[in-house]
Amino acid sequence: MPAYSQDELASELTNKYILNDQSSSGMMPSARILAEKYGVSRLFLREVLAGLQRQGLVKAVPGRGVFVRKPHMLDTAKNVHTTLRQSAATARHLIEARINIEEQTVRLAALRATDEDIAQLEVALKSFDDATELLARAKSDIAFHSLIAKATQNPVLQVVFGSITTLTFEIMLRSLADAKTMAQGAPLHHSILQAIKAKDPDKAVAAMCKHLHIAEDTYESDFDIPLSDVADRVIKQ
Amino acid sequence: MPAYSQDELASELTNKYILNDQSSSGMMPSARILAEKYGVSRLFLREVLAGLQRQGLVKAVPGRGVFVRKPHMLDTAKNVHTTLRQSAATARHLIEARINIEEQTVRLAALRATDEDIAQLEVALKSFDDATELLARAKSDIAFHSLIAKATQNPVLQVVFGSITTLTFEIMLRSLADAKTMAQGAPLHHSILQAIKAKDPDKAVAAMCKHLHIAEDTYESDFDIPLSDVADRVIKQ
DNA sequence: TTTTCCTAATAGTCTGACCAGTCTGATAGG
DNA sequence: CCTATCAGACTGGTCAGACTATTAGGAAAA
Repeated sequence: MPAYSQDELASELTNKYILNDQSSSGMMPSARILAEKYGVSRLFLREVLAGLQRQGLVKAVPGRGVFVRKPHMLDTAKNVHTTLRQSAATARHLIEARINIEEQTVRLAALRATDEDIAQLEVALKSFDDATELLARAKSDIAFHSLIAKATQNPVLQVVFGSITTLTFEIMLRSLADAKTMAQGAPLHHSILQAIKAKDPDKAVAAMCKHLHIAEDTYESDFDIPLSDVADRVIKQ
Repeated sequence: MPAYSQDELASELTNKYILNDQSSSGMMPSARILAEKYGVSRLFLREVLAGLQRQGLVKAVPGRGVFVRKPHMLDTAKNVHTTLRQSAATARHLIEARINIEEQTVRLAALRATDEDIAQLEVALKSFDDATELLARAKSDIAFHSLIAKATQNPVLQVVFGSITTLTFEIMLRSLADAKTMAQGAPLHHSILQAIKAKDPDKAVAAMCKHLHIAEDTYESDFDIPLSDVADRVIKQ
């Protein structure tokens, strides 16, 4: 029965040794001493240190010790990206981010979508409506939103949307499995597509906004627990 | 003396259980059995599994077992990401995307930044001011913007910013190498930080907006040619 | 048939030990 | 006095066995 959870101890150590790294050497006390200090086993502390190592915050050298790694910045930025699945992103986080990004995206899409873009969107929407399986429906949903990003003719926005595809997929599993959310959300896809076809950016933004806000009303307690946990539960059912 | 290195065993397991995951359940043999099978200790195998877990390939559930995680749409997401360097993203594309994203980000940062966030921002800003080399300055600049994303306390926004880090880095090389852009842009970092410290979201957004729009005035012909080309040229000089 | 409870299996953790490097400082030889 | 060497005390990494908490599934009782 460890006195801390792994995460707790990790942030404890981060605060103490990594953030105020006044020591020029950057060396941390040995794992044995730290374990005793915090009243946990050496093995447990080792797991925590392994976690910090993965994040590149720290480097363990056999026979020498554990050293704080100067986070030369670009690395940290990249780490954020790669450790995404570890981060406990919740529906609240994702929706907060998506609201802004997808509103801009759909506005630009409404202004710039080509005939080909619109044709592809229609195919995706039809396959969404026709889908009977949960996974197939979620894939079509992802495809629909990805195509909107493509319709902006801005490759950067496609990349940005791509970076949250995995998380978006997980939130969709929950949304599409829930009858109430589904009933409210599905018609809005058609509204969005119509607005894009009509080249009406304001209407498109309004529909997208409504679409994204549905989860806020229907998720309740699921709103603040990690998305991956929610997705796993949905898949089980 | 383990018979394998951690990496060797990891790829061994990946090939055997994850790539040909014909088993519908997705369950892997228990850690004890696997350890015996490969002639390593349970602890060692545990470290390997922990590594696979970090990569999101596998999920260990206490009391149940280790399960292969379906990579969902991860593949498609990665495709978008990896084709990024091939895509001919220009400064215009990047700035169009950043304006919206970073405005939202800096607004939330101003509302939610902790004392620790602010301290880190100050460090990054100081290292930006002190930097004499172009690359060091660009890295500090990236760090500053990454930390703003971090200050939102929203992991998804960090991921989103991370996805355009590479491109942002390239555009910064051009900006920071240009004396005129540099002279206009550098002071705005201080304005942004001050607004965050003052918890003034509107002022923060205004400063960020100004900051991002500078390139529009100074890039001229470079505005519509692929960023990677521009970056290559700058580095050559 | 339904509910309850027990058993077996799992991942996670602890303890104490050992191994292979690495550093330090005392000592022996110049 | 200086230098080379070597023993000892560290370090992180690994091991083996035992224990805990949690879960699934089946047996027993209602």
